[in-house]
Order: sequence, then structure tokens, then C-alpha cells
Amino acid sequence: MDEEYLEAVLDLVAAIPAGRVMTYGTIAEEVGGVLRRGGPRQVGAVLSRAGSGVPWWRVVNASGLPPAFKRADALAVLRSEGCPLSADDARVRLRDALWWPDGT
DNA sequence: ACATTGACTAATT
DNA sequence: TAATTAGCCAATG
Repeated sequence: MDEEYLEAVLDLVAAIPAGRVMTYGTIAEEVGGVLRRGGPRQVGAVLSRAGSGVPWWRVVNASGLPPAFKRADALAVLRSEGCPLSADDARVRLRDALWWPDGT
């Protein structure tokens, strides 16, 4: 993967407002839709390498579940940001929290 | 060039 | 609702 792709993904993730989330698939469609490549797994690969400096906890999989190795922390942060979570705080309520670049 | 792996997804059971 | 299966794209060895 090249710089252009990395930058596109990171910028998009950085653009997610607090209290909202995006799924890997949606990001892949937004970025891949323009650059004509990549997929959900590539987005995940990028974020895994991005390290700190990027709000990776605002990116969840299609089930509304944050990354496995730090899902508890991610959920804690999301909750503190006011992101809509399920009653048991175990997962994000995609129906309410999902966001994409057009601001809705 | 081939096989394995991963912060994924959608359909099926 | 949760577990399983098959498909997916690119990186890595």
C-alpha cells in the first residue's frame, strides 16, 4: 500500500466526530471508491500500523464491536465521548452512532 | 510463484 | 442472538 492510501484512510478516520463511529467497510468504500482499491481488511491493516495519533477507537467492525485486543478500553472511551452504546456497554449501537463524511 | 495471515463482512445454521 | 463458513484484498515469508 502506498502513502496516498494511508493518508486517505487516516484523514477519514481523523474526521470522525466524537461520539460517532464508522465501520471498516464504510471507510473501505469511501476510500476505495475513489482510489479503486483496498477493502475492509486493508483499512484494519492501516490502522493497526498507524499506532497512536489516530482515533482508532471510533472505528468498529460491522457488528459494532471495537478491535479485540483493546475493545474494553475503546468502549470506555466511546462511552466517555457520549457515543450510543448497547444497554450492557458491550457494543456500539450502529443505528445511532454510525457516521459518514456527508455529515449525517 | 505459493501459502499463510489479518483491528473484515455477509450469508447460513 | 450467537457460532460457523466462505469470500475477500493486500502484506509477508
